[in-house]
Amino acid sequence: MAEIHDTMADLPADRSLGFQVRRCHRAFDRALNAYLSREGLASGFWYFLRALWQENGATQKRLAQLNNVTEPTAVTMLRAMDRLGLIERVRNAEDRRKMNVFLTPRGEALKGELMPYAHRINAVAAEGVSQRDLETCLRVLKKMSENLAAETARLADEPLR
Amino acid sequence: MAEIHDTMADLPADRSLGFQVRRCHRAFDRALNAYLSREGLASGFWYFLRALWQENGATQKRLAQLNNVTEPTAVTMLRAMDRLGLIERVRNAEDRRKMNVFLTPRGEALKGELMPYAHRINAVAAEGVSQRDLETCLRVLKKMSENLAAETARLADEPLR
DNA sequence: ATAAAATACTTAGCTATCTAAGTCTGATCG
DNA sequence: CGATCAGACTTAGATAGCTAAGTATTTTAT
Repeated sequence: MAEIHDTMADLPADRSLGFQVRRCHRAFDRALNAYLSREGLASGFWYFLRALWQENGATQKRLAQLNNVTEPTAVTMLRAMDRLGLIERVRNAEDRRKMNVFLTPRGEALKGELMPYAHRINAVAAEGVSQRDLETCLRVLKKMSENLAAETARLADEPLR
Repeated sequence: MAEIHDTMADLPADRSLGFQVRRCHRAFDRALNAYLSREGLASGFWYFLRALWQENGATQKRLAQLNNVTEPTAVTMLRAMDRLGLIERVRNAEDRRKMNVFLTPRGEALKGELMPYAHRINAVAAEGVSQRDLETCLRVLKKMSENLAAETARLADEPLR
């Protein structure tokens, strides 16, 4: 009986995982923007820069995967970063379909300027929460992301009922 | 000593709250879109509809607050919903600055069609996670949202160092 | 009573994301 | 070898969010 629940019942925002994840996402994004805009940077760059600090020379496809965004999103972002001189994109000689992305010295240097912000934002967010609860939250978030990705893939295949 | 940490150290995506929250947000959003697009609806409508099912007649400002979006975002969204005949906006007679938003019969009826999706998405996301861990996750997400909102407000005031 | 401040909504314009469809390059198979 | 298939990137166009600045209305304070 405990497993049967009314699918028409209200799902108050307060109790909805989706709602709270969305709210928290925007809170992080606003904080990140508040810091980055001081450096004249858009928040979208952040995730690509971080990926490149870890894996300089990665292809665009790889960067899109690391960031969980689609390829067109990566293209737009990387082109903007190229224009600003943060990265360079070079056609791969062995496989001319591929485009490798390298940090410029300016892009490298930003690591020193921006990493402290990332640590600060994470620290502020985690204030007053036990290490144990943070670990639980991280684990649950990852599990939910995987569950939902599988469901979305299933829906895309399904013959539309 | 435990409290002192290197603010230049890497913060791998895997261990970053901000990254995982963002990733999970997009997973929820994609799943929601996969369902709503079958009904010919955009995912942005969902949050406003839910708020109205709870609080029909709310002002635009109130709806923006309930959804954690800015007023211009609410305006754009509500105008689109108006055009589609899901809501009606009526100027408040007592205070003519205010605009009250009411569901049309069509908007009301969508509750029956869409609530099951919301329950399904939450259920899929939560699969394989204990009730206890879900509660912890919800609590941590709310706490982080509050912490970050306070920080962002602080930054906005601060005289830019 | 009226000038100033605050409130609610709107407009304008930018950013980040998506899907669908197109181009070019490389891999496979008859 | 050549046709077809697959992969990586790009283009086009839509959606959803933001900030900054504008308009109309009400409240507050001299």
